[in-house]
Amino acid sequence: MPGSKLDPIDRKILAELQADGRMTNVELARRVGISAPPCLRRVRTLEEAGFIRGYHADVDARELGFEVQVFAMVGLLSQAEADLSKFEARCREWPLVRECHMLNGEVDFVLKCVAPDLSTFQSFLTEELTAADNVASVKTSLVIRCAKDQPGVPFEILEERLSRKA
Amino acid sequence: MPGSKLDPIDRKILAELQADGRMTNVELARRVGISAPPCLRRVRTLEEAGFIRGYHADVDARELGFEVQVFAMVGLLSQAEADLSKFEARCREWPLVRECHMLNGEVDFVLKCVAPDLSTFQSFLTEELTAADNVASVKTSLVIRCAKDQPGVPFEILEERLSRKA
DNA sequence: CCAGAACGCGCAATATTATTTCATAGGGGC
DNA sequence: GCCCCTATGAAATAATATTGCGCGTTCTGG
Repeated sequence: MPGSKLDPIDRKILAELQADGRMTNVELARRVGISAPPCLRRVRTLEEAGFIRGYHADVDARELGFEVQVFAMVGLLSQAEADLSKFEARCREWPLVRECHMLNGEVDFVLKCVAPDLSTFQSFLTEELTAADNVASVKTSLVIRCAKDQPGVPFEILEERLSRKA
Repeated sequence: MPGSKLDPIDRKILAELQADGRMTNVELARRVGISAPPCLRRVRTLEEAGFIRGYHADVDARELGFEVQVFAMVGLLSQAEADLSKFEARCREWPLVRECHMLNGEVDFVLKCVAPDLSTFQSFLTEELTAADNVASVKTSLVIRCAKDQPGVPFEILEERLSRKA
């Protein structure tokens, strides 16, 4: 049972820090209804237990000149584990590739990429990605606009499920 | 010219906070090579100018029982702006949909979804997503594993480009 | 080339927070 | 009922964040 070691206060902490990762511990404690010291201990515990992987500023890529976002669907020639791993390692080396997920179905991987402009991306696509070992096919789609971007956990759903089981 | 108002220190601040959003201002100041007060002023300015959209804890969805991650490629019947907007609004209402991007090409949208289990996702897929207004086709792919997940800006590239222009 | 203004820095002081310490209350298991 | 385990909160202390201010640098217009 996942998350069964977490009580409602822990989940509230996670939800609050997911929404605002820079909240002070004092404010966080106030919101979850306990005093600061135990609240901080809980946060540390959640961090060490891996529930919290880290904290990150959400930096606007477009403001920094990365105008282009692309999803790339990649098919490989060989799906042997060694070859899959090799491709994943390659993806980790490419700065323009920000996410790499292995999928089921006909497509083997989906990559989320960013680039300053189209020509930069084109160069990457033709000279790096398509040219890489074991890559059979690449289909790309430019992101026109982003309607929603809330990585993370839908705590609403989590709470709903837990209360239903109770 | 994007980011032209930012000097190297500002960019370093953004890079550091993207890597660790909970770094103390003192530590941040040390790393970027200035004292704490001006460093904090810069951070505030970057926040207000929109370079920093916010800060978020990276919460492990799997640890909380969201075992399933899915990419859904959605095609609509009508691509009129009003209909596109309507679909986007719908996506914002669905908690299981964490990201929604409009694409060019044959697929109109890609959604990144999470769910506690497959049957929950199946219900969502058949009863909500596929059944929604204006939805023509949905192709889904389960995420087998994630090889890379570093949303944000590749500052390495940014610096490289800026230094080349200089 | 020289004011004068504008900008950004760092020091020092103060206000808030984070963190440690410790005594205590609640919850099983024997 | 008693002990052990766990987690809490008050209080004290250590660090940080934040503000106020004087200084040097740069830019600008004479």
